[in-house]
Amino acid sequence: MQADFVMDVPGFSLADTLCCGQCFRWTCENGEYIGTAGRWKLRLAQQGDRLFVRGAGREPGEPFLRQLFGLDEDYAAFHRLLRRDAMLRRAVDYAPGIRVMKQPLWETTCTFILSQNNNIPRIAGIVGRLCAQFGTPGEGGAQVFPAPQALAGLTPETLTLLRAGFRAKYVLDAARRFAGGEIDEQAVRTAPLDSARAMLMGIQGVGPKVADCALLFGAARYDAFPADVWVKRAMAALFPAGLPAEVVPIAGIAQQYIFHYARTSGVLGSPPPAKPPG
DNA sequence: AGCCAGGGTCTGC
DNA sequence: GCAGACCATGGC
Repeated sequence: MQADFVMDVPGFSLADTLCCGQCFRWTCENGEYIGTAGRWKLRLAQQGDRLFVRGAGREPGEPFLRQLFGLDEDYAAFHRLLRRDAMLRRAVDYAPGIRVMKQPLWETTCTFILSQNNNIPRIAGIVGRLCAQFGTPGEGGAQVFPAPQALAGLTPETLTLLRAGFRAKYVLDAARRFAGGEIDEQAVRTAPLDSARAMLMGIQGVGPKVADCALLFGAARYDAFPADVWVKRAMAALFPAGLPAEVVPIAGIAQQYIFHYARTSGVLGSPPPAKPPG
């Protein structure tokens, strides 16, 4: 397989990680995942424990992707802890190759603002139009996610073409607060969870769920536990007593396995499994 | 046509 | 503090 470089990624599943609802800029075309991250337009394909990368050089690219996909985190230890519970074991074993991604805080906050009362395919469409319209050119034809400064001065009418509906004004408020330095990223990463959550909830349109998504996927706060409709259903049906106490510090990791299991396995007797893009 | 989607805000009790 | 209406948009 043609590639700029190849990475060894034991235990990792590219497909499950990209298709479990934590990111919105990747599509699948005949086994190859195409998307934009950082300043690169990347084409990724996995065969066994090998990840084939096109679109970036090894030197900046490999450490970037190891970081993005959390490949240096000790998932063997996470799995050992989670699998002590019988139901969590099912969720983990259903898609053990999922990794919680480490995406930029601003981008994650912005995309999850757009996620509210919305569905994943349409979120991806809005994010795509946002980047096409206001992003900056990167490498290989990439449309880099727009900086908050690029949006901070705009009006909601300017965003009409995104078809984001009532969420447009929320994106602009977020942009202004990020651009103005009102969000202290270091504090968001290190403050006690409730405090960090409150910082993000200062943004209009950011409630507990969106804040927890930003914390988990955009600040590596594994203690954050975003509960959307699927996770709420799964908790009620599968974890009536809540999560085991020892899991609480990595409740966010557990949450991602639960979300994917609940949404795509059919355990909740729910509608047809969502299939990967493409 | 009506319901739902990785929710939040605002109002009224 | 909590329930209910409402918010834009699009797919089923």
